[in-house]
Amino acid sequence: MDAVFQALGSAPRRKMLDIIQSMPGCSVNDVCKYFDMSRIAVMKHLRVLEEAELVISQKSGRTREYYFNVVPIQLIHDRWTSEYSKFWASHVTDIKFKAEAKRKQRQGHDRKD
Amino acid sequence: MDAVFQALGSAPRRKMLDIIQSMPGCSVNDVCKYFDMSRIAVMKHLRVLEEAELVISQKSGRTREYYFNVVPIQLIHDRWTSEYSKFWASHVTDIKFKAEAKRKQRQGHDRKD
DNA sequence: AAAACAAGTAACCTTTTAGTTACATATGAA
DNA sequence: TTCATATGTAACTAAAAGGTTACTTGTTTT
Repeated sequence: MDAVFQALGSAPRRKMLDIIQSMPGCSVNDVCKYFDMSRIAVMKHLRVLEEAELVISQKSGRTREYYFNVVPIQLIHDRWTSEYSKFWASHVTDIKFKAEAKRKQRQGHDRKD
Repeated sequence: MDAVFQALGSAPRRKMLDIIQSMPGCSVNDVCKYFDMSRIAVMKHLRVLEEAELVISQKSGRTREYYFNVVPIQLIHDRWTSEYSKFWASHVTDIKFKAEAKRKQRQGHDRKD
């Protein structure tokens, strides 16, 4: 779980994921074309993505082919859908709370409650 | 987006989120009780969560109260639901691909294709 | 007013992350 | 077989993350 979130917590990596998703079987060099950093840096990012199982790869001749793997994102999506469903439901309550909190904060500038 | 994923990419922070979610209005010290690290470390984690807007807080007397904020998770959830919905649909295809990839890998141990 | 308490700030250390360059290995093509 | 290509590995650096202790500030309580 850590690995997936950590992998996704980087804009370049999310972009790589998008590229791989839209170009299944692409090589390291293919991915490199979209970035200003060195190939080694790209490879390291790809490794992070692969360790999080967000992509899978296989060697084919002298290139390595990358594929998007939906499973981890699916798992998180499913978990959120079930685990936080109470919050989806109580969304209105949350908005109400936030309005209340903001009101108190504003008042706090003038007097203590 | 980075901030949210990065914040979630740490088990202690996810645990803090759970604590705050189930104990709305809890203080720094309340959260500390569940961890072995120093209060300062906890405060730093809470700041990361707050900068990602996964929690919001307000000072009340000499304590600070923390509240869970569902909005960022909701946003990611919504984005995934729409953006990756094609993958939810093509899930079976993906499984088939992975089976194929694994088969090729296994064969690779014996001979080159 | 003084003590106790809760949070905040500063300075520091260690580990991890993100990048680099230089070199090595393996494959495909001429 | 030789050369170009694609990836892989090693060693290094700079910055960020995650933690610590010591000290400060502000608020209750006695």
